[in-house]
Amino acid sequence: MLKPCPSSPRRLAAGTAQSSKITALVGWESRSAAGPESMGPPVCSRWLMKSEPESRLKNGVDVKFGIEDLKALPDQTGCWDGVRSYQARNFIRQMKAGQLAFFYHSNCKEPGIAGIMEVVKEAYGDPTQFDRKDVNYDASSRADEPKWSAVDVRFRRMTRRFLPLSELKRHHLQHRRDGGPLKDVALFTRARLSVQPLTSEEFDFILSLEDKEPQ
DNA sequence: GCCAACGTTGGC
DNA sequence: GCCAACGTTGGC
Repeated sequence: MLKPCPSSPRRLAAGTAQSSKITALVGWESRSAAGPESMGPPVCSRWLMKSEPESRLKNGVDVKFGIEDLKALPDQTGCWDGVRSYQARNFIRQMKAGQLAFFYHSNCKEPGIAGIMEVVKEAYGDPTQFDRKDVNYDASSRADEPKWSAVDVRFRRMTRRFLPLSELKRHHLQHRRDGGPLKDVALFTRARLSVQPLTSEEFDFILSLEDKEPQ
């Protein structure tokens, strides 16, 4: 689904239309951006981003991009482009440099969290929307008001073990019954969302699993 | 390959 | 603005 462009570091230097002006926030997005003292969903300063580690053709182009592919880029840094959902885009636009995100492998043999990356460049116009040859080209997007945004992310590290979706789901179900940090985690409450917010409680709990034996 | 979830589109 | 049809995501 997502196809961070392998050639990205070059792209950055060139076009970096800051599109953050357009961040008209509504609904969940604004609530999560509210101050720590306010009501509603807690502040989300962590993220989970999905990408497909196995080859799949979309319009004849392979969309494979796993964590190893990010690691292999110059500076282990890539542009997270190709996001074409408004909800996901709005989250992209909320990201701040320095924030951490899980790299999630989706649509594959074993879905789950493979590693951690860091946002190194905040939202700018996704170059692929203007590229006729790109799978995610969007003819309706105008250069003076880009519809879609991308961020740059840098590989930080692999998780000490792969954290399978099935295991996360067990915790989610248990926390839903008995209470716990993964009770409302977006991965299970918001199907198909490719860029998701995590509270630091959610993030830390998930991360704590890497040092525990898979049950 | 199946299909549930869910976002988008378009007729009215 | 409603909502049925349709397309996509993504786990299984």
